[in-house]
Amino acid sequence: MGITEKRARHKEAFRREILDSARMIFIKRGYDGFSMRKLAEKIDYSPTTIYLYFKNKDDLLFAICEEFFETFLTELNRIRSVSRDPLRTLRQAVLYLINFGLLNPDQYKLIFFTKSVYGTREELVEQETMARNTYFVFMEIVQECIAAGKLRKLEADVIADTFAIASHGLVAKSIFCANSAKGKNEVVALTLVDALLRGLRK
Amino acid sequence: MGITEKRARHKEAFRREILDSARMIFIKRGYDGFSMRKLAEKIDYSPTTIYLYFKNKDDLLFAICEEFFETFLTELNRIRSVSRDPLRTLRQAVLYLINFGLLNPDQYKLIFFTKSVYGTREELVEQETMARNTYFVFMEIVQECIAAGKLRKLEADVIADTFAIASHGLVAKSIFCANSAKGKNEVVALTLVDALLRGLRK
DNA sequence: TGTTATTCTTAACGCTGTTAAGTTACCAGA
DNA sequence: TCTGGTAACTTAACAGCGTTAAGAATAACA
Repeated sequence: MGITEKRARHKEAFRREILDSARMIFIKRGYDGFSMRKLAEKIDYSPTTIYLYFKNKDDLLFAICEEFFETFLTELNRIRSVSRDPLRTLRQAVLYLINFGLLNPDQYKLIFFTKSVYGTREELVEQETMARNTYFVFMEIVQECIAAGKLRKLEADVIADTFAIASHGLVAKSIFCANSAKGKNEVVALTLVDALLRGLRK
Repeated sequence: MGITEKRARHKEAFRREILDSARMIFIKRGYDGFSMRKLAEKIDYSPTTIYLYFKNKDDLLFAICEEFFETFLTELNRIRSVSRDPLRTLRQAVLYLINFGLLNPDQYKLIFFTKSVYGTREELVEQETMARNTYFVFMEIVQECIAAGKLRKLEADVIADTFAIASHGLVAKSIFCANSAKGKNEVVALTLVDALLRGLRK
């Protein structure tokens, strides 16, 4: 192993360390509560060192989002490979996302309710991100439901949006609204998803 | 009219002016983009003067939220007085909220996705705010639907939450997700609400 | 006119993201 | 082993932020 290679490895590992520390602070203190100086202190380097590994604060957030979508995409493919019933696949996919949000509200908020890290739709399509890939796979699942005659023949993106909305709304409510029914989030989740499936079934 | 009364009136008017200017900046630039210094410049006073009329930045946001819930509550009562069919009332109420969100995404974001200005559930119930009153009226509408045998006999707060979630999710998606189907928000809104009503109907 | 309360401003503290410039550490070639 | 260059990192600074303490100006009343 050459020395330049060793250096590259160390650099990669250091980038990882920065990213992991950043995620912890982001999740714990929120977007505003996060600061480059706090991150610097945590990793025991000066604030400016971070800029050698990430373009800026939002670039750190982008990297964190991409990592989430990577695991989400993996999970989608797993669910898909296990179940052959597309409607069941769809239900499990949505419930997975909701469950993640309810278990990790701060991270969900960070990823979905903080900044439009992926820009406009055109930029997203061009950019070859994990977020884009995940959205495409999700659309495929919905289209399989329609093709199998399990869902009403609405446009696939409308239905896909509808389910994404369910998750977003549910988690948003549990995060932001103090007057939401505490401890009933799981009940509401099932009520919501199954009501939607019932309402959209052929 | 005494002079002290005149002063009180002027003070009230000035407070209004500050609040209106604050809302403009908040909506235009978001929570982070808003600053006390920018507000001060807009109203042509020093930053510290604002603190004589509002406790701090979040107190300004609270006042803006309360004003929204006041108009929303008025609208809820209007819809209710016009229509006798509770299910139709519920549908219109939800669509009003969604429509407001789609037309005023920045303000919706500010009110629902920025900070938990109303604290915990206990604090909300104690505090006698417009937000609390609005939530109670919304719950009443749902309960009327159940009492009239139009909805499945789930717990009222679960159903109320489900519809609030629909609105939150839809608007959240249109705000934050670049990959949402642009220009189709109205279609998605109707699909979502009617699917829910269909799914929750008795 | 003198006293007092109200209203507003100046100055400051300790934060923030980010950049420019300078310093140290290390590796390659002679 | 010495030297040149580069990669890694730091110091210092700019302009902005929310908020507070203390002082100045204004207006109301005696």
